[in-house]
Amino acid sequence: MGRRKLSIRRLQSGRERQAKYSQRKQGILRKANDLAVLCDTDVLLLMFSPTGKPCLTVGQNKNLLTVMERLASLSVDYREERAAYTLELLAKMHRRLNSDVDQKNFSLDSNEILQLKRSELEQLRSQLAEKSKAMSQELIQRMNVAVTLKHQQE
Amino acid sequence: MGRRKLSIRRLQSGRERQAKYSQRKQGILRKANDLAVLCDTDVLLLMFSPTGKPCLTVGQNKNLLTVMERLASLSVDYREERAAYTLELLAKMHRRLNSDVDQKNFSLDSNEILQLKRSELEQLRSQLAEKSKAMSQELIQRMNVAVTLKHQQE
DNA sequence: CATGCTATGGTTAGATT
DNA sequence: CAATCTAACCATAGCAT
Repeated sequence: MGRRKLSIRRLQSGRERQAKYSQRKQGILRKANDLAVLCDTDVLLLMFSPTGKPCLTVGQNKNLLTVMERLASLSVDYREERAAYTLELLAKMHRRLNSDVDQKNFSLDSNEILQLKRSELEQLRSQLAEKSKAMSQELIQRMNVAVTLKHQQE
Repeated sequence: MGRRKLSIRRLQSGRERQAKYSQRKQGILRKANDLAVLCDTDVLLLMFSPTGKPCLTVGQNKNLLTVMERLASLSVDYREERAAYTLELLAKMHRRLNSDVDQKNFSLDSNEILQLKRSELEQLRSQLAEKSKAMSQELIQRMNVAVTLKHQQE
């Protein structure tokens, strides 16, 4: 797209990388936005400049968590399956914490049937119990931090 | 970039949207990848087709959580700060869960696989749900305590 | 360094199969 | 419809400032 073809490999100098990033960032942003509008879809684009500055855009009037939860809720058939599934769990817990609503809704997706040996199920259960305990402790700690931060902001 | 200029607005028919999505998805994917390679940066692109199928790519050899955690770790100065913070929480919890699962090596001998009955899964899930609920309540209580304490200090 | 300039190569809208 | 084709349109590499 320029005077000459540029082979796609890591640019040598940090300065070149920063310059190229600046040049191309706008282009990708526009493309992502165009796609979101034209196709009425959720698009999430997150990039970090070589200097570490993040650039986050989410199509339409969505936000980061909305889109991540959408990914999480899709359950099992895609690549990031396990992460997504775990995120679903966590996201739901998060929502409970924040809104105190959203009852059971741990609906079972038939695609999502776990194939475990019976003997492992019990193990899993006790693990889950232990994990829950550990998680709640960490969560409590972190929520305290969150509360502190919130106070500092205000 | 075609025979005529296309104005950027939601396409009328679902069919058009799907077609356009297919056309443009590849282009954006390439751009995102090019940027990641050229500038040696983290790039995360998540889009959903009009039919709901997700497409997730992360530049280089990173993964979703790595990049999200990077965003989260930046904390305070950027727009999505609070969401990022929440995700940090979620991501860390996720790592704990995930590492456990991996350690446990749930790889399944196909001969011995038992497909869990739905009722058993429901049971497990309701246990989880209860756990979650109890945790939430405790957390909410503790948060209130924390807030109160904080107030008293001030 | 960041911005502006164009020749050039890349992308894609609409048509065709 | 999905895949391919091609004329237009766009983005940008290398410079200049």
